Amino acid sequence: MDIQLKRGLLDVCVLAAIKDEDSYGYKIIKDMKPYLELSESTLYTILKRLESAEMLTVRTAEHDGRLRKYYHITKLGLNRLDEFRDDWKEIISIYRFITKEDNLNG
Amino acid sequence: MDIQLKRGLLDVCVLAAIKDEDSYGYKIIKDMKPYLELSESTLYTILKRLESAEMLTVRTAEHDGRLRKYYHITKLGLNRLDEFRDDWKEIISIYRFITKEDNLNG
DNA sequence: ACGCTATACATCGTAACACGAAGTATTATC
DNA sequence: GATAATACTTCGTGTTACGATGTATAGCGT
Repeated sequence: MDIQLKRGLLDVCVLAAIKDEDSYGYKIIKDMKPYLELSESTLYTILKRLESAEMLTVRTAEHDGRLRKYYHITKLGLNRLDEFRDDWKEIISIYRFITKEDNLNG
Repeated sequence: MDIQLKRGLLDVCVLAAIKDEDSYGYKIIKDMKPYLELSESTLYTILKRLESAEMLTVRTAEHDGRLRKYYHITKLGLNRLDEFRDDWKEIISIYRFITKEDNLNG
């Protein structure tokens, strides 16, 4: 899939991946993989960006003698997910513009 | 709307804007405006990129004593629009991942 | 004649961003 | 004891959208 098309979806996808329960880097990548593949360097960049934006918080915990960073979504992160619904409406409108002939010809 | 979300749509939108008939910069911006706003500098960057990718051709013509550059979509440009249908399927899949709770709770 | 707005295209610099490459370190498997 | 899987980090690079700025003509009001 076109890189550019992914861009706007990535942040929201990561937030969605930690929405229901706290998760960690490696698991987020695996959970997202069937829908959207992203590299580790990309994910950790995104996680830091979302942390700076206070859309998630980080907690380090030990798991099988190894350290893991668990990411927890915040109120602002949940707000971002809500806002995405509005973005989606615009995307649908743009989609119609792009494929407008289809509406006429079937 | 989030800049990042626009990125993948921009090129395809411009191609869609010249699909049915040749158009020129100023008109493309006006046609797209209700769906997706973009600045002139952005559009001309995109038009050059699409020309390099051979997705459109350019022709200069005089209109009311002023020069206009008319852009014409090529076979490759039309192919790109077709490919967008496949991209769209992936986007829908990602959308479901992001909003998956909605499918369970209504 | 003069100013203003709309039309029309072009260039430059910048900041955001995804990603490959490479590195560090532990646990499990063969 | 070698290889793969897990887990996180840093660096450099190329793509890109956009604001700022510039050039130039047409039309309209005063």
